Amino acid sequence: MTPEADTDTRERILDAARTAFRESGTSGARMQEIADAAGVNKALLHYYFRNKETLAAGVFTREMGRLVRPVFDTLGSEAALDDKVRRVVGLYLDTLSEFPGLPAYVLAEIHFHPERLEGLLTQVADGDPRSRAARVFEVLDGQLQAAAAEGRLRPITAHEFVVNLVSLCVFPFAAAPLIRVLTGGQDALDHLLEARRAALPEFFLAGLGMTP
Amino acid sequence: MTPEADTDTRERILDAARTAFRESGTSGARMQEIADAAGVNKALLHYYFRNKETLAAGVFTREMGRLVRPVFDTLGSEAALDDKVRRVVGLYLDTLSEFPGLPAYVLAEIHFHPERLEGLLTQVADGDPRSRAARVFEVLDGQLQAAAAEGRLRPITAHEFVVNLVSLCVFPFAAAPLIRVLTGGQDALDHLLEARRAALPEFFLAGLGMTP
DNA sequence: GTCTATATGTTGATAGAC
DNA sequence: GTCTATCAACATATAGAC
Repeated sequence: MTPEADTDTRERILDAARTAFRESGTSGARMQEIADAAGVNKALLHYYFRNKETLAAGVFTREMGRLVRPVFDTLGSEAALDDKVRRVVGLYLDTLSEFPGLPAYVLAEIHFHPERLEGLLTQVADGDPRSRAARVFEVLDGQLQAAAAEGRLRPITAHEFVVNLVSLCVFPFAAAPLIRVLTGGQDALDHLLEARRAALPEFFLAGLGMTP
Repeated sequence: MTPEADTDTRERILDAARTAFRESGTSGARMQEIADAAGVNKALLHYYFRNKETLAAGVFTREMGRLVRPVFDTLGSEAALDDKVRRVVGLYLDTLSEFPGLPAYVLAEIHFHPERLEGLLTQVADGDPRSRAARVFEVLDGQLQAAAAEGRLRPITAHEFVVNLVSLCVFPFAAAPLIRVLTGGQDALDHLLEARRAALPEFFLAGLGMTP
């Protein structure tokens, strides 16, 4: 047995749980199917994670981080606004093409279990009492106000900016089954999603009234 | 007992089920709590609806219709494009302010139970073999192509148009718990959502490159 | 149509051997 | 750390009286 046998098993369980929760939701997924998919016994799930609730919280935290951390990194950087937009759109399309079910799972989780969001902001870094999110919004607000003052775009708050951008990127994946039906099949859906990589930054920047 | 006692009970059950499914999801909700909320016995649920699955499908169909029918009516009408945008934004903000949990519930349902979408397009009307949705998209495509030909906006397909518009309207409600945390409370969320009534049409039409 | 009572099957969770 | 065996609690669904 390798020294990482335990940590390896733990990861296998988390991976299996992630798949199960994404496909069936927290209350829809069964501990038995998670154990089967992880190739371990059901009792081991309770050994590593006290109960289903703890397991669900662990999975959610990991998936939520996967979804927001790269975007926050980009939005909080010192890149130009139009670069940020293009990068975020690309990031989302890459991540969500790989895990199409991620948005629907996360949205369901924050709706049916909003308590999972507690502590999301409490990770203070570098002795800065403001949350990571608050600092990102500050950086963005600065850029947006400067650009607006120069007349390069219409005034918009950082909150609106982010909500609009994320809406346009994420919603089509969350509503994929519906779009598939309305557009006439998986091929049409795939084409529509991929076409957004180029069209969306253009649409979004124009919406801001941004002059090139 | 009134002549509509049965139909009344049926409606009460559907209403109670809708609330329960919206709050807890299809698999999270319990038949017992639905029966309690409807003020009837659990066995009656199985008398009116064969099983939980049938009840869930009934609720979903009703809620889905509430969400898409008014929008399709507007988008398929002969109104001008910018009028359609403003009306759809207003419709969504009105409906979703009244039922904030509707988007998260519907998105969860179409993700975890995509089979519920089967038959969504089969309601053919007026002997027209095309679905309602297909006709709406045709009308829209005609308007968009005409406007593009006149140089009043950048070329865009009806599918993209609708996906972008619905994304911007619906996603903020679906992600409301997250936005509440990020912006700092219910008040900030409410303010952000209501501010979209005016800002969103402006943003969207500018995104289209629409000249006023 | 509406109820009480009960059957039937799952599910999350634990005890205890190895 | 990992397994087998088992429990206690529930949830859905049905039977049958009124």
